[in-house]
Amino acid sequence: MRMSTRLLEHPSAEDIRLESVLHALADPMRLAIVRFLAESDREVGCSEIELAVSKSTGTHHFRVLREAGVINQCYRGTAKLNALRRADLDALFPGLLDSIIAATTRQAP
Amino acid sequence: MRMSTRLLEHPSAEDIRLESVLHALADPMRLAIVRFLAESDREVGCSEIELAVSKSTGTHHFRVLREAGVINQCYRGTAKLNALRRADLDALFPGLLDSIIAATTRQAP
DNA sequence: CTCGTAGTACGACACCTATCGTAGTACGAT
DNA sequence: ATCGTACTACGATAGGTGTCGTACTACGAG
Repeated sequence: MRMSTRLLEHPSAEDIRLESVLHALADPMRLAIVRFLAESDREVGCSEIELAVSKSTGTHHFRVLREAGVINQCYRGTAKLNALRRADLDALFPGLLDSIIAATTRQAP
Repeated sequence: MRMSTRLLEHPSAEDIRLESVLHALADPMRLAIVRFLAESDREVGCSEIELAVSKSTGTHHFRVLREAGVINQCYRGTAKLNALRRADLDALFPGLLDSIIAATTRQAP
């Protein structure tokens, strides 16, 4: 399988800002995405995550997470695979991602 | 000193939402306030915290933090005292507040 | 009572954000 | 080449947010 020609821009680790990460996660839809990715512990296609919004809104939310540096995304054919930038986020903000993920588990919808 | 007649509404612990807390903290001005309150470890008057915005904008930011359940506020004469709702937040979202405060310390302005 | 201080409601401005539908692009299978 | 699938740019809508200045309220000191 040849690599897709489509590339996606991600902020480098040193460009990831705490405010941007918190902003990206301050939305229930994006929290749901992050929780799903945390539970999967592998790369997940966009279409594997069922969101209660339209596909174009879903695309919007994935982009916000990517531009904040919360997730990595790459194309595989027509699909786009997503994964949390765990290593980067844990290095930059130790304990933050784990506590947020744990908090989403504890909190009622 | 008699108590002020002015009371301020705060969300009860069970009404504090993770999304609201993250939203309140996703702003550099409010992060600065929270960091100051964390370092002070006591009730702090609004005017003790120097913010690089107008007084009316400062009032706006304190209100966002209170309505999200991040801080407690009460009047003392003309002044208003602020403190983090540490106990509530640590109980609801263990580790979250500490990791955010630590992250603001590590992050360059 | 007046005065100084802390803080604020209000309205305005400029910008941001979540939502959606539509028409479109890129890809792999055939 | 066509076709089905995943995904998206764009524009539109509706609402939210950070900023400020102004005129105001509440309070305590004197």
